[in-house]
Order: sequence, then C-alpha cells, then structure tokens
Amino acid sequence: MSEIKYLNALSVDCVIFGFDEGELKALLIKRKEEPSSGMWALPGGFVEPTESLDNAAMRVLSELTSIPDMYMEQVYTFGGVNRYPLGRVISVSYYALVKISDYKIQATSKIEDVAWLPLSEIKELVFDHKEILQKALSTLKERVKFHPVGFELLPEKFTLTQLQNLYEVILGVLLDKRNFRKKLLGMDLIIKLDESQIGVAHRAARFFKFDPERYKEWLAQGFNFKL
Amino acid sequence: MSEIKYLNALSVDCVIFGFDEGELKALLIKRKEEPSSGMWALPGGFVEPTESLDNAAMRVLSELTSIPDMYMEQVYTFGGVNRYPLGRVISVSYYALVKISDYKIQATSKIEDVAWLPLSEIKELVFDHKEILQKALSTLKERVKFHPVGFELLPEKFTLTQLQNLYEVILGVLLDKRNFRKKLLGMDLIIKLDESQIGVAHRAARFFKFDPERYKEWLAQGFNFKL
DNA sequence: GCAAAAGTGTTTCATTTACACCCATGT
DNA sequence: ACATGGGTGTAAATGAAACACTTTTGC
Repeated sequence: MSEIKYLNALSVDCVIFGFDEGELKALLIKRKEEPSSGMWALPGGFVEPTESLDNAAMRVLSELTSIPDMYMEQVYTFGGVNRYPLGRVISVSYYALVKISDYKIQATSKIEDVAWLPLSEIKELVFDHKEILQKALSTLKERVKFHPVGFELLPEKFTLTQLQNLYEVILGVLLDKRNFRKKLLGMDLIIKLDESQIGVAHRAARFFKFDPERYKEWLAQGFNFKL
Repeated sequence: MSEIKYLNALSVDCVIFGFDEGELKALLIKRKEEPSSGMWALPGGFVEPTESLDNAAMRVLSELTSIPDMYMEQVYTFGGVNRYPLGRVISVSYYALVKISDYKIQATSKIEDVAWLPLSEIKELVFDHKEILQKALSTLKERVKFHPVGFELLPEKFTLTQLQNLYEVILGVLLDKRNFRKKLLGMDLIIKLDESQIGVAHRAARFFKFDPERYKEWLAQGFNFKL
C-alpha cells in the first residue's frame, strides 16, 4: 500500500428502479456508441479522480433524471478481467429507488433512447449489465424485508392495495390482504388521510402517507418484515 | 462508457476474522513503510490489471496465510477522495472467515508484525481501515442471522457451547442455552459425534460436526436464525 | 343490478420465550 | 466434597397463517 502501483479504469453503473402499473421497472438507456451500439444498458459513467464513488453515482443519476435526493445504495463491485470488451474496467454498482411519477428525462446527446422497461421484459443487456441488474434486485429484495425502503417507490399518497402490490412484485410472492393490512397498520408507520380515490369504478380506496418520524426509526433499526 | 477516460488506483483490503478464546479477532499487520509506518492495518494490496477482484483478495490472503479455500465475501467499496493520503485510491473490501487453529503465518518482508487482535482491543487503524472493519463486522452480523456461515470460524469438531458462544460474540447478545440447543438440533444441521472433551475439570462436552449436505442447503436458501 | 375492488375479525397453528435442576469430571 | 460447566423439558405468550363476506362506486 505504500506506492501506488497499478491504475485501473473505474465506472459506476446504476440500476434505477421504479414502480408503475403494478410492475417493477428499470430505467435503461440505448447506447449510441460502440461497443454494443443499439443495445440496452444501465446508465453509467467513469469515475473522475476528484469525485467520490457516491458522488459519481449521483452525477450519473442527475445527468439522466431531475430528481433530487432519491434513495441510493451501493450494491457490489464487479471486477472480472474481461467484463468490458475494450479493456479492463471495474464497475461499482448502485441501485436507486424513484417515485416514477416524479421522473423527468433529461436526454443527453450521447443517448439514443431512454426508457422504463419492466423487469420481466428485459432479456439482454450489454456486457455484464444483466448480472448487475440481478444482483441489484436481490439486494433490494433482502433490504425490503427488514427496512421500509419500498416506500421510496410509491407516490406521497398511496393506497394499501398499491403498497401490497409493490411488496408482492418485489418479493415475488402473493400476500394475504387482511394479514398485510393488519401488520402494516400495527406498525404505526403509515397514516390514514382524509382523502380517497375519485373516479374509480368501484369503492374508492383511502389514501395513506408515511409517518416520517417512524419511517426514520424503522429505517435505522430495521424490522422483521415477515408478511 | 465508450472510451476509457480516467484511471484510478484500486486496492483490496481484507478483514480476516477468527474466533479464539471466546473472542472474535481480526488478523492485522503492522506497516513497515510510509505512510503511517508502525500503525496497525488491514492486509491489502493493489489490484493488478490481469486479475479479478476476487483473485486479488485471495492473493492478499494467501500471501499472509496458508489456508486453502476459506470463506470469503465482498463487503463494500470505499471511494472517498481523500481516504488515502498519498493519492486517490479506491478500496474494495472483503471479509474472510478462518478456523484460527488452521492458521499459519507466512511473514513477508514488507511486514513488521502480524497478529490476531481481539476486536475489543482495536482502537485505531491506518486511513479508514477502522471504518472498513466496522462495515465488515456489520455485514457479518447480518449474514450470520440467515446463513450458517459462522461455522466457518469453528474447528471441525466443536461443542454446542462453543457454537453458542460464537453466536453470542458475533451478534452481541446473550442466548438461552436450552433454546439455542433446541433450535440448532432441530435444524438437522449438526451431527453428534461419538467423541467428548477430555481432561476438562467438569462434565465433558460432546463434540459435533456439520452435516455438509445440509450445510450447503442452508447456505443457499438461508434460514430465519432467530435465536 | 352488476362488475370490481375496498375493507374488515376470528380461529388455528407454529414459533419464541422464560425458566431450574441434576450430571459428569478433575482437583 | 466441591467447583465447574454440560445437559435436559414444559408451559405461557406471541406471532403467523388461513379464511369469506359486506361495502362502495361507476356503468
């Protein structure tokens, strides 16, 4: 560790998750440049010598979206020798959770196309990006079992059915409606609002919001989120 | 991502955990070179352009110990701009679990001293290594709750009291002896041997070993290790 | 009035917790 | 015989799982 010996290229790649139409989606870009022009890829970029990894990840996100302070977490660092075809590049991966309704694209010149793709429809990505996506998803799954981060994916006001649906999609299981509601209401984490859906062709659902105080507590200490 | 733009120095740092005399310990080296000569540090080294991150971590371990195939897992990547005083170095951290009885030092010329230090006695480490150690420990804590990795720290044959003691030390809680035994024996994970302690000034404890088949199952699927 | 989703309690079962005494061995 | 840790079971409480019908709204 005394003399700096080798230099390596270092990138960050971000898996940006959103929840929309009952599906979990990722924000992908279609590459405009070689290698692998025309394929879908995770948003990413090289780490500049003067920025921390977290800052690099935030920069990548803000070049693409205009969302302030979204939830973001480092996932894993991929360092296979041949993961990138043009030379050795190590990738530090992050995932971010965004309220998809807040989302606004800021297209940049390098990018041909940007889209929210449902995870179920993502077949192939450039390089090892599919593997990075899988790892981010499994990290999210683990995280969501014990910390209330799933809420970052919902709008400010949401119904209990939306919330249940979100957990079902992330965890890949079906949950019992009554047990789910019992558990969540018992956690004192959400607050019932005086507002309901309008214009729906069935009984209107109540909206809820999070109690930010309790949210912070649960986020720090974790819980046993067995539903 | 198309042209490789910036180069960064990249190191791996390893937190090597061992369990001995009822304590959790880490294998540290005393630096012989500047900067911070004479201070304790995590074993680490620069990542060579031709090796994967995992290989770099294994190389660091094998330069120090002669243990084949120990349990190893990536923890986190530290990329603060000023974490290393002589220039920008990003550190990918790993933790390893070793059966301390197997351990044999292979001193190298650069190292002044190598020692197993109990975590409770580790006050200060070079650079941000203390932070890396903390992160590795909290990752281990999380891991051990749902996967049977703690067993990697024990010798082939162990007593239930040793096992309980290990969990108590890692998790930082006291466990009930009867409940602990009930749970573990019910998991079908350990096998009672026909061998007991000898020469102890009290009733001799039975030795147990792991069932490697079940061990692999539990390792893959995880469990809810609420003790 | 019909379709579609919202909302609501109770019982059963499994898991977790709390708890205290006798046993084997070396000195 | 005494000190030291090994080994064992039961009851109470908590948490999870299973389960079906009524309500509200738009068409």
